[in-house]
Amino acid sequence: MAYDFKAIEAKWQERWEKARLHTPDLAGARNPYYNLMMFPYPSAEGLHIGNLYSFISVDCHGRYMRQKGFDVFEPIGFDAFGMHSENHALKTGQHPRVLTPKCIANFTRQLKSAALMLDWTRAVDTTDPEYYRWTQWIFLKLYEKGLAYEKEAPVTWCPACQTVLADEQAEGGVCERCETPVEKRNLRQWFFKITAYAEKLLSGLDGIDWSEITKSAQRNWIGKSEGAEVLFETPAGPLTVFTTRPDTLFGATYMVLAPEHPLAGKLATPEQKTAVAEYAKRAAAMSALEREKGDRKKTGVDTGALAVNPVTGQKIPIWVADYVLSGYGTGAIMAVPAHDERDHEFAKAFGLPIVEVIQPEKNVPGCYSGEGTMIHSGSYDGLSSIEARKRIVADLEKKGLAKFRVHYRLRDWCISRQRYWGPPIPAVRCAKCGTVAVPEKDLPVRLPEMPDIRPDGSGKSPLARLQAFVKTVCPKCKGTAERETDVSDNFFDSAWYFLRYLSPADTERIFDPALAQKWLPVDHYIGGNEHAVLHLMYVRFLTMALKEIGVLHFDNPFKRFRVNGMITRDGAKMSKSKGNVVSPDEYVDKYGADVLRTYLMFMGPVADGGDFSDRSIHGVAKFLERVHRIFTEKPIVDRPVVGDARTLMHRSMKRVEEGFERLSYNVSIAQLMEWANDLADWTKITREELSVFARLLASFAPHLADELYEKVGDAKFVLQAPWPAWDPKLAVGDTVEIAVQVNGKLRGTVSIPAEADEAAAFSAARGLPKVAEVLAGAPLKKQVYVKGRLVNFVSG
RNA sequence: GCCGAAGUGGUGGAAUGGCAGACACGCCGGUUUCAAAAACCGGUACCCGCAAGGGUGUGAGGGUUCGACUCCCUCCUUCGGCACCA
Repeated sequence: MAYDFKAIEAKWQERWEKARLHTPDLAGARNPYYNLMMFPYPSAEGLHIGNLYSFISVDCHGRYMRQKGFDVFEPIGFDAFGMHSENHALKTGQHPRVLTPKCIANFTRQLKSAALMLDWTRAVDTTDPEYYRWTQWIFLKLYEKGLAYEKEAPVTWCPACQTVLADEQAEGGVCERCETPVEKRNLRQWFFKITAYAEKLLSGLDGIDWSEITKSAQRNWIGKSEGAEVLFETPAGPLTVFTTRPDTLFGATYMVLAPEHPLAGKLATPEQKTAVAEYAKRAAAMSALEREKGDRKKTGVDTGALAVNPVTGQKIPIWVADYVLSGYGTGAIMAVPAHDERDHEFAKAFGLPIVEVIQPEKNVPGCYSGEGTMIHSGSYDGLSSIEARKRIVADLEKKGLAKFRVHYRLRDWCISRQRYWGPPIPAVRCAKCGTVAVPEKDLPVRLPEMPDIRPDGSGKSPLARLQAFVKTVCPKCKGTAERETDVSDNFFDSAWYFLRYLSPADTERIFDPALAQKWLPVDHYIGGNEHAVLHLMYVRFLTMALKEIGVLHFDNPFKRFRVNGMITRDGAKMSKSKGNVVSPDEYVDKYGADVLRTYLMFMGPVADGGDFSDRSIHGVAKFLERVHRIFTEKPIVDRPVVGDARTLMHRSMKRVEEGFERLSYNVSIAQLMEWANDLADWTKITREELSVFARLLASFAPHLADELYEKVGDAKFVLQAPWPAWDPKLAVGDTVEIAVQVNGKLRGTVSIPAEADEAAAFSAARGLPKVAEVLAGAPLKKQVYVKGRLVNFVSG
């Protein structure tokens, strides 16, 4: 009988759906397990194979846990707001309100064809007012708590997209969407105070079971540095700098202010005023890309003013230079050219004095920035730099001139977007009352219909053109007021979606607290590491904030997070321009979902991803055909499995399970192949082998597994059958072949009973002619026996 | 530069202190075919050798151990994150 995957897959998908097999009873579940996959953005291009790879990794884990007896909840939804949709709409002229439902329908079809164990009854869509009502609600909660605030700030602006971007969306100084170099603009923006949680976000990483690569990216992004703030007297008053090396204070021979520093203009002497102003103007005109390029020649200008070094009492010049950034620390530094590369380069360029205050252990050429012994530092001479660091700050602290201080690289999260396709930020501006939040009862603030959503370069959202939307009444004084016209960042929508899955239809609450208590935090989450510092940081922040607000009962949203690798084609990242995009539809059609799933999981460990190859998928197709043939063409007999067949069966159960535990499904599948290769040689198959094989295969090839399991005859779906339990004793045969080494070198193998004792093993090993021969020359010093593994004779 | 991950056949990878290369792709040979494709069977780390056999081998070099792909140290390379961040 041929392997008719189309008929088999259609048959089982229909039966599963009829049985509502993938819709757990959230309230009644006894053994809840929340198995989450990343929130897909439903693009017009359809489901990307990389997305599918990630989802199948999640699904295989979910099916495994289901067989292990858990009530697995595996939800899905659509992250359909955002610039990506909007840009696509602007390019093709299709309104996102029209396009989005079509894209969602197509995604739904594709996801269903891949047989993911999804609970479709709880799907969410971020563009649904009943979803973004709660996005806006969270905004209100944060606002009440002081965690959402407005400020006029220099923000990253993409001139092509005509909107501001988060820092994370403009890495390297270019817009992540269109790669246009970004600019700085001063705009009134809404921010979430993620920096209030900087330390908690950092320390929280230590105890959580997340992929190391993700935690490392987050640590770097938070960028903690410990040091001190030190006060320098200047003609314009005290000037605070931040330094991580207060031990080098005696070597501070000048100071530098960022061009944007408020004191820069004030400090400049009459002769230098023009030069300083011009320098600041030039710095402001520079794009972020130019400014942040690290290998530029140092430039700067002297303010003419002098500051007093608090430890030496010496007067030192104050310069303005763009190598000091206004956004970090205090925007001003003390320069120690002897022990800081950048200060060194600057001092050389402008002829400023260099004083060494740290003696390295071994003399090194150039500028030394390591630890060492204090010199030229008054009473601190002779101390280690590490010790001196503490004492200098402590001593200055008594005089009120310094204090220990920690700074973070992390910036507050700018959520304002001057675009159309997002949830309106629920706030109004009243001439009398200022900014007023929309009351909870008036949510959602609906995104109005608007045929022309093009940005107009005014720096305002297209919504600002819609007077019917803008004009409103102040919730406080009932006077006329104007609505906020910015919409919120797409990352905000996706920072809480996993909460809504619990209660997607609840119109009264964001979710049912009883269900949250039962199902949260999420047990298992898999996704690409491109979200390490965006999505995953925002979710952690929001979870912590919602806990403080009293909405959630935990700090860490995801108990276990694992990254999945990337799927490439011919070694290259897939892209439309390269024409190497793999369409899941094509392969589901040609081979079926079971083959595509099994192939993707066979490529390697989930963390590594892999390179998609038509040849290799064909090999996997042959494997499933073979499995189908073995179990449908050979007679199934009721008799116990014994001997080597039993050993292989138990070893297979063991190794398949080990693969599941490590997300190395490739090992599980390889073991099934090995087992199948052996079964193919037998004339009959036992019912037990059929039952075990089907259950082990179920995650990868769920349709075929059910087709085979049906023959077992216990009237269950394979997912409802328990995970096969293996016996460690039976996973080893009665006799084992062990290695025989002499001085660590393999000299042969010998078969002995698995339970053989040392003496028996040694005598069997010595019986090998080759071993006896090699051993003859020298006296035996030692002999090692590792049960079931090897014997090693150590001689002469 | 700092932080993190990883280096194993022609390729993807397996083995995390005990027989390196499981399993698969590819390649070679065979069966089948008018032929090709497909399918099936066998072989396939490298070097020497007709063979039996011997030797070498997990990025490089040291170390620990009876025994190291695995643990430790130094270095190299690749990938990811951060980066004029004081």
